[in-house]
Amino acid sequence: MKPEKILNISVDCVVFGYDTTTKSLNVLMIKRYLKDKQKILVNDYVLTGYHVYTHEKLDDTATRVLKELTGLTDQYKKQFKVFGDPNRLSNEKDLIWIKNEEFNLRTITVAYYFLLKTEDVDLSKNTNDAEWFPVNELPQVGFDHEKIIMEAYDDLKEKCLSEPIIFELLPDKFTINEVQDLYQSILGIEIDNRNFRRKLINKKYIIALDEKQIGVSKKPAQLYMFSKDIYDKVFQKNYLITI
Amino acid sequence: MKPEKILNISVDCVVFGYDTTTKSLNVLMIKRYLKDKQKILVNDYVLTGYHVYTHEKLDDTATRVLKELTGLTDQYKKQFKVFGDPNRLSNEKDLIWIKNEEFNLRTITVAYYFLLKTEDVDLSKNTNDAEWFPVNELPQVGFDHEKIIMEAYDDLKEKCLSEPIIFELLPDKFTINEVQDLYQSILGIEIDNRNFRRKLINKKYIIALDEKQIGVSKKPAQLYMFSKDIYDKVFQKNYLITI
DNA sequence: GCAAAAGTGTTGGATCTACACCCATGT
DNA sequence: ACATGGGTGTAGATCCAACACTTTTGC
Repeated sequence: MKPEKILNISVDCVVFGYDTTTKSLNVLMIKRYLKDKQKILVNDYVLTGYHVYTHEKLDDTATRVLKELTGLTDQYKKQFKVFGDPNRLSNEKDLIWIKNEEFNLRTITVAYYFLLKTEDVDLSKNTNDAEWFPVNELPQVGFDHEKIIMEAYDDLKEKCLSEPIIFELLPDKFTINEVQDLYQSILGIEIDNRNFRRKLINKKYIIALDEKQIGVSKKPAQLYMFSKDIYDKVFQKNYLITI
Repeated sequence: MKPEKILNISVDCVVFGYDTTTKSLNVLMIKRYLKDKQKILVNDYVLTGYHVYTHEKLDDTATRVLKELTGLTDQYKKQFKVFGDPNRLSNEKDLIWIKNEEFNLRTITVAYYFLLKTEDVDLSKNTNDAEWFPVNELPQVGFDHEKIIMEAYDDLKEKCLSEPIIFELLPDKFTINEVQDLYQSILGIEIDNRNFRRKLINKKYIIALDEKQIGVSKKPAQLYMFSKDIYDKVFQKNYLITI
């Protein structure tokens, strides 16, 4: 028996994938294409999403959507906002598209973002024409998904400063410069390498491994890992008022 | 013509009101009471909320709910989370209650919180048996509303450190000690008065008025105001990484 | 004059910022 | 040997934390 869809509630997923080698923060999107005789009616990209099932938690919908798209489970996930403007799907192309789908015109969507490594996703098996786009170079985007992506990105920019989520975007073993590059990509700023390095290395939960990079054509860098356990023990909230 | 309700989507509002004189951060709740012959079936408190109308933005639903409850418009408002667990309304009392209401069992609710001053609300005109409760001394709470309140409170605790929302809870003219008391109430911490005072007074957007408290039986304190305009001009984001 | 809360300064430690060169490695 | 990015130290400024007494007012 197939689970029953709730026709006016969906989940949309902004999948952020960081590519350590190109230093690019990417968003995973799927192609939306519709042709009528000669004319291309719709040809753009949207986020991946799906209806919530009647007996399903919202978090589980998001997890299911990610799994279908990437095969991955257990990635960092955050529900960050609901989009429910009555006119959010009223663009011409969106209306054409919705005609072919079992979709209520007044659908509200619960938006999640995921953090993972681009390299962990094998797009070749994907049936949806999924593609990575740098978050700052998005293609033509359908529905209100550009807005959703930008709000997810804003939340990520803010959260990465105060929570250790940066490591969700990096491989288990990373170099200090990789962390710095990632911060710079996300925030669009330059960071002083010496200050950054000192700051990170002094954290107890950033652990130097007995390993260096291999296969690089330059001085191989020291590898580190992040220990969530130590972080949870060591971290203490401060109540610094910074208004 | 009455607007049409969406039966499976609601908005719930956590209305935070600060009482400057008792130094209490309160939540506004309404009584839920149902009697059957001799037996009291339901007798507790819930948040105020309502269905979203078909052609209504979520933000507008929240504003409408607040207005009906308090008469107020233009208060600080934040959509902070969606609650959509399929079993969120499956408690026995909730089921009894829902029987009398036009309610879908699988309703997801978009949760907002509002910030205002307790004194701005006139409860005497209210038809809902609305009452203020200190956020740390809640009564018996129905549905999953205690969870919703606690998550709103967590968000408020975090946000008041980095955004100037504290002033939404205070009268236009306030003393430095009132701000300090409010921070202490919200965060449950003690703050050093000298350090706090220096910090606040040095902000360009905290403006000393040519006025002091009147009608107090002690040394009257200097009054200040907060200028949002100056704040917006002066404030600059820093990218301090504090993981 | 007394009760009650307002208001006031200093010091030591920590943390941030700015800044430029040498080093280790693979090719 | 050279190109590439890895790695390193210091000094000045700013900011935070800790700490206790005097002042002003209404009664």
